[in-house]
Amino acid sequence: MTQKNRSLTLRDVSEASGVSEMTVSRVLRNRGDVSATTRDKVLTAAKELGYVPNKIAGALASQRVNLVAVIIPSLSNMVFPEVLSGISQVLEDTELQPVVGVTDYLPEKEEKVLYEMLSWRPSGVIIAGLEHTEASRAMLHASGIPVVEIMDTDGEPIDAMVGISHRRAGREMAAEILKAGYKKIAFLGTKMPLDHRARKRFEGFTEVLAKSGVEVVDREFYSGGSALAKGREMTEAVLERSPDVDFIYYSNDMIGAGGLLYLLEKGIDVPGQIGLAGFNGVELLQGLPRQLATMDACRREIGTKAAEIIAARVNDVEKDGQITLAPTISFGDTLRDA
Amino acid sequence: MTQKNRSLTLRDVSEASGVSEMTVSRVLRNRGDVSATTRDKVLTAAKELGYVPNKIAGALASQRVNLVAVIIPSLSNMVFPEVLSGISQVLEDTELQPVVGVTDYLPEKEEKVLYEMLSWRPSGVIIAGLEHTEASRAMLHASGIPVVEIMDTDGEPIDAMVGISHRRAGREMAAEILKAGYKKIAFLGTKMPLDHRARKRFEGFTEVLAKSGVEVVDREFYSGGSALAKGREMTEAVLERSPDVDFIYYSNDMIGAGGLLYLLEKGIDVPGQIGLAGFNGVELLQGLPRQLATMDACRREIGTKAAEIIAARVNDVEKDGQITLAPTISFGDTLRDA
DNA sequence: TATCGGAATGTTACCGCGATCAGTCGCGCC
DNA sequence: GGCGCGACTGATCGCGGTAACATTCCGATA
Repeated sequence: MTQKNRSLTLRDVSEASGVSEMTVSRVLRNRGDVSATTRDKVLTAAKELGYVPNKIAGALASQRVNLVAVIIPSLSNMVFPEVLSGISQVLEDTELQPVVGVTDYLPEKEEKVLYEMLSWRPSGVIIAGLEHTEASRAMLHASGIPVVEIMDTDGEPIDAMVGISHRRAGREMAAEILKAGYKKIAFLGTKMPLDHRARKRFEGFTEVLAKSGVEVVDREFYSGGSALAKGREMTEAVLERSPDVDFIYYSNDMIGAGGLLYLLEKGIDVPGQIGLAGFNGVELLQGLPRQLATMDACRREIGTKAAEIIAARVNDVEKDGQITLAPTISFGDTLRDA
Repeated sequence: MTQKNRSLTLRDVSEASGVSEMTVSRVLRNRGDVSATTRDKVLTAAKELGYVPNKIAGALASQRVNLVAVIIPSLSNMVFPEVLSGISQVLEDTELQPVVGVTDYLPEKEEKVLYEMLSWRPSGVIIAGLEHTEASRAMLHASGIPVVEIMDTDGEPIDAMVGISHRRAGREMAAEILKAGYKKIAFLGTKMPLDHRARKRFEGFTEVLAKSGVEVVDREFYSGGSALAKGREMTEAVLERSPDVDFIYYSNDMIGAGGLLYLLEKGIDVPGQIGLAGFNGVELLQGLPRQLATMDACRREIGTKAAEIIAARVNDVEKDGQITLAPTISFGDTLRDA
């Protein structure tokens, strides 16, 4: 209750309870044998003083830092909070704790964030994507701790990886669209230089179309702003430019939802006149007037699997480190189910 | 490049560059005078080895931990990532770094998270809400570091606070609704026992209605699930139960959007037959067919102001610590502008 | 009664770094 | 030529804990 300035230490508790610092340490960590009476004495004293252990010192002394660095591009994407929640859920049962760093999709910022994180000597790293700067890769290698790259499995991991193949996701969606008989297909998405997963989906998508002699008739890219509004605007732009479009593939559900709302408003027959599909399977879609066709990215599961790998490796348990999950397509109401 | 297991220390760099550890430390922190030649030698050696400083040790030695604990209820609410981005933006220009903890709206979890955070001896705490357990308040007091409670200013802060008055937000919205001539008003929101801010808005809302002799004719609460879908369902339920409702006040924009979509679909005249309003001013709304009336919660600004207070206090600059921001109402297209 | 063993507690030596203080060295000035 | 000074570099100590080892104490056992 009484507090000056200087924060409490084990010594304070030890003096207050009349035992050695070591014993206090043992009590507070539930380690080693301590008699019930001294345990009580110590706990009472600690509580009375309001003592909070100093993990900085503890970590230095024990050479153990139970933190897992989680490095993701953004928090406003919804996708990542879901991954995070998968991670937290699994780590909750261990003594590990996630610490989040955000890169804003910028490789240099990723490098900086990674450096910061590693300087706290975490027990493991979970990082989004397979594309990193040379320096980042070097740091991860040199760190000597378990590294799980998540979201994407189209590439060579540094250590472990958990995700889906976005190329394949693009291919599968393309195949379904063709099967349903659509021919004039447009693609709307984010500006892709740094969004590798969107790029890979696009590549897979066009690859399959090409095999059938189909080419994307129009495309449009955005960055920033309200995704829902952007989806609306871009859809409008595309329809104006290419009125004969009969399918629009969106690189994420949010812009897809915007497009869907726009088309419904215009009284366009979906999926008769124009079919639509997005990507991610976000919860939001459930409230839309019509279910957007989409493909689930297994976000939560990616989080749990990644956390499980870290947890296992930290305990020196070997564990399969290359997990490719299979996203499932959901036709919803905007893609004719062939 | 070569790495065994044991992580590098200042000593490794010092040996590699032929100077003392102290000098290496100075170089890496840009502190004190070091000749250009030794500086280069050291930097080269450090880079070659891939040395990453150990902040654990650094923090212990210097008694300075440049972390700011940010404790929020949820990451999936969109509101909080926005606050976070305000915080990050300001802290980016300082040497402070935010670290996020999530409480899931549970007081006990908040207590636990807070304890964890404080055990890292952060330089400051930014925590959502004014309601905390006794133990949490005690810890915050005892910590002796700057504490900023954010989001809400209806109550007594432990130290500093930045936010809006949710009571007043509720009152103002009620006043506008009455002014516009609506009479049969319903309220839809989250189950409130733990969402104090939603509760306060509701209290302010009913208070003003009561003064005009109006009572909420119907209400409905939800928890979990897709907010958009819930908004839809609840709106349907209310209309069925109380067909004469002429206004619905939603405790957040997401369910409001769900309701709006539902009503438009049913061909109901909004805002003629039924008016709608939400709360938060989320970006999402911009993509809707019609702009939902809402009230901006100043989320980003709350983040920046809170971070500024922490930054100032950390540098022993006194700074006004009780900031009440004024949310602005936006009528959109769903509330007759009287 | 002397010996032994385990439970309970204490002592010592760091962990990796930074604050502090103590040099060393070359140079200009009186 | 001696002195002082500033620029640079190094040695020592301790931050607050924990690991590992040492010690004490007590009852059980031979």
